Amino acid sequence: MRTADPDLQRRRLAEIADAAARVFLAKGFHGASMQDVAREAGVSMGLLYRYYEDKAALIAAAATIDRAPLQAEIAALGEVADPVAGLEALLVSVIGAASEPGYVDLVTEIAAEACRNPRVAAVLQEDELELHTSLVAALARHQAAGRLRADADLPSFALLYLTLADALALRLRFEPDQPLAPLISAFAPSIRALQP
Amino acid sequence: MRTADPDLQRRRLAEIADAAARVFLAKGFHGASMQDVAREAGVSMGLLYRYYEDKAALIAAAATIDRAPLQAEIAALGEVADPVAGLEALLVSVIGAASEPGYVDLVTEIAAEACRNPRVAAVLQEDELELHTSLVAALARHQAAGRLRADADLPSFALLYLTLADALALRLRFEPDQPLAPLISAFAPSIRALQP
Amino acid sequence: MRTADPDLQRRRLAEIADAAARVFLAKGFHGASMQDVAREAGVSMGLLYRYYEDKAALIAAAATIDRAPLQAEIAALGEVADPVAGLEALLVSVIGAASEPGYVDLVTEIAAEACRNPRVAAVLQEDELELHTSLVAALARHQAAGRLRADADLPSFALLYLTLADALALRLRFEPDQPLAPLISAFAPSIRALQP
Amino acid sequence: MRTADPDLQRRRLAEIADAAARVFLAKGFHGASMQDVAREAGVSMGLLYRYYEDKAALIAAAATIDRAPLQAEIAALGEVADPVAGLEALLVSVIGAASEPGYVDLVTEIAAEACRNPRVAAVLQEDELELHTSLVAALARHQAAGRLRADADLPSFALLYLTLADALALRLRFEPDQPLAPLISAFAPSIRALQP
DNA sequence: TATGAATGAGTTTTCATTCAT
DNA sequence: GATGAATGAAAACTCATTCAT
Repeated sequence: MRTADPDLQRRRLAEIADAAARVFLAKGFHGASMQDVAREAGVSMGLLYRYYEDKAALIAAAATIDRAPLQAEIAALGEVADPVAGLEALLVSVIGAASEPGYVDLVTEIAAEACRNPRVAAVLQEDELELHTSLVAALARHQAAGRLRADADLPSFALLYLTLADALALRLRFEPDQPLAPLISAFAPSIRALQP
Repeated sequence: MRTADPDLQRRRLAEIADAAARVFLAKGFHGASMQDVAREAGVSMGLLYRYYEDKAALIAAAATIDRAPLQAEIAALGEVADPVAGLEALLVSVIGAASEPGYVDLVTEIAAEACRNPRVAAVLQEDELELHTSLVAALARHQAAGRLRADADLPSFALLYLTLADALALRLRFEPDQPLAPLISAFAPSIRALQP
Repeated sequence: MRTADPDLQRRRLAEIADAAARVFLAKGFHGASMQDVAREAGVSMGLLYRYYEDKAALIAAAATIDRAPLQAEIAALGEVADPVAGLEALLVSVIGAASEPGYVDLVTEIAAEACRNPRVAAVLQEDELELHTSLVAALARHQAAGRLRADADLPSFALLYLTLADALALRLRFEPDQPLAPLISAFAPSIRALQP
Repeated sequence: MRTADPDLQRRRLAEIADAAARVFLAKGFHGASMQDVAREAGVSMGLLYRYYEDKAALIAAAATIDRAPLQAEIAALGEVADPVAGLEALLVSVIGAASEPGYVDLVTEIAAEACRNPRVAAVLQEDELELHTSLVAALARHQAAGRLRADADLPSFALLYLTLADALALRLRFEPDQPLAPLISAFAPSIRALQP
């Protein structure tokens, strides 16, 4: 007797979400049809709906971007000798990562969708919160070690920092000739203000 | 017999674009139908298409948000006694203006659309450039008057500043409980770094 | 300038409802697709939905059967010399009319739909009420003229009579060999009981 | 090794038909999906199709309503002292039984389906025939005992009676405020006409 | 210039049915 | 015997766009 295979289920869920992310990236949430997703995932319409209740669910799933690499980099910041230099370097690398083709587009699409779709808003907020928590934790370690001012408002700084990173990535998408360095220099004082 | 009335044309174009902006604000570019726009504008479908070739043209037109008030505030910054205090105050007021219901949504929608629609991207860039130019001009006056460091990279700072304003407005849309003051405090060092 | 033509609108509404009734008769409410209706009506899907909001609305429209002939016969009953004979004759003719191919089917389909669809239930009830009112009025004239017992409960009788007419028509649909006369004879005592 | 178990087969067939009847009662033949039935029956899709070739077969099976209680009441009519009183009482109880939620709906759904689906029509006719036969038999006993007119056309009366019972149940479903008693009084003369 | 009726391909979603395991 | 993953055709409904008037 054939028995339900939770492994297959998990695999399919992921496969479909990946395919959906690819399609949504190329065409936008509303420009892409469920047919497009099914085709890209190599499954039938019926199966698509067996795994995702409706398009909104698929959007929510696809909106959960894989931020593992970014998370890792943020975590690594906690281990660095000089947090100020680390924050500057991280900004470059975050923006660099965000600039890979399509990534910003997807994030922007998610933001726009989140404005109207509470389910997506929830996913977005959770993702952002995770990054924020990691960054605060990393900075707190330096603060505890006396490498950052004891009275620095780390959560506010982290929020400012992450917000800026996303926003700059989007700006640079539209103005690719704009060099990054002067922008970072302009923000550097806010970073250095964390120093004891 | 009737002769073409260029004034009527201009008025109609503007009326329709305004109606479109209202509808798009409420339903999003893709959620709003051309019927919705025609109804809101009080014109027939045929007339709608006489004035705007297709939906993309209408989106492009509606994406040109009225930033006159913001422009005015930026211009006023040039007249202020203390540019640093002015920049902090302006940030509050920009974010406040951006927080009126639907405004951020529309801007975000425009950004998402711009990622896929070059016509919208062009409009967006032009709008941003205008603000940027104004801000740089305002700051340049203070720089010329010796109230800002001579070696400050005003264009980069202005870009950073405007980017941050938009991005924070979006963030606060999703996290309305987050107080604005600490975020501005965290950014303040970058503003103060402009001081001679 | 082309102006809205209410006559065209009325005509289209009726055309589509008629086409829908034909299709529903042949395939049932749920067996018929909106495409089927559009094709039968010779209009496009879009136009179909311009005139009828959704399938339920179309069903409700198609459920409003033309009972004018039946109404006329009932009204004529008020003019007849012998109401008892008239009621017996009318029963034959009602059942005969109801037996025309497809009519019973549609009524039955409507009844089934009415069990689940309040909009259709409302239409059905209204139609039945109209017939009931007419029959009671016709009988009341004879009662006033002393041709029917003064204490006869006309509304109850009318309800019984109409219910039976519909039900017998349905029965005979499935048992076409069953002669009608003995059934009417079996019911005749209830009719004759109205006599003074 | 496994050998075919005819008992299990019969049990499964009945279980599934019962589950189907429950689902069809709640959602109608066309509103209910095979998944719904499988879920209610607690079997897999595969098994469902092993026992019933297709949905039509399942509908035909589910259309065979359990009329055992009604049969019993009709049979009991044969034992009663006064058949006329018995027929009036039975009418009340039949209509009462038919008024339990959903029952009329299902019967009506079956009738509508029977108009289009010969298999269902056959089932329906057989069921009705059974009731008819029982009623005629019960009345025939009274006739033989001289309690009903020797020349009464029992089959016609029985058909009229059963038809009316079903039809009144349906009417009362839509007009629950209508009292039953006057309707029965209006029909009473036809019953009393059976008396010697 | 202006109208609004008309189009039909396209969208999301459902469901009866099959079949490898 | 039994499972449940998989199919794909079809359903209801929408909407950008056209065009006769």
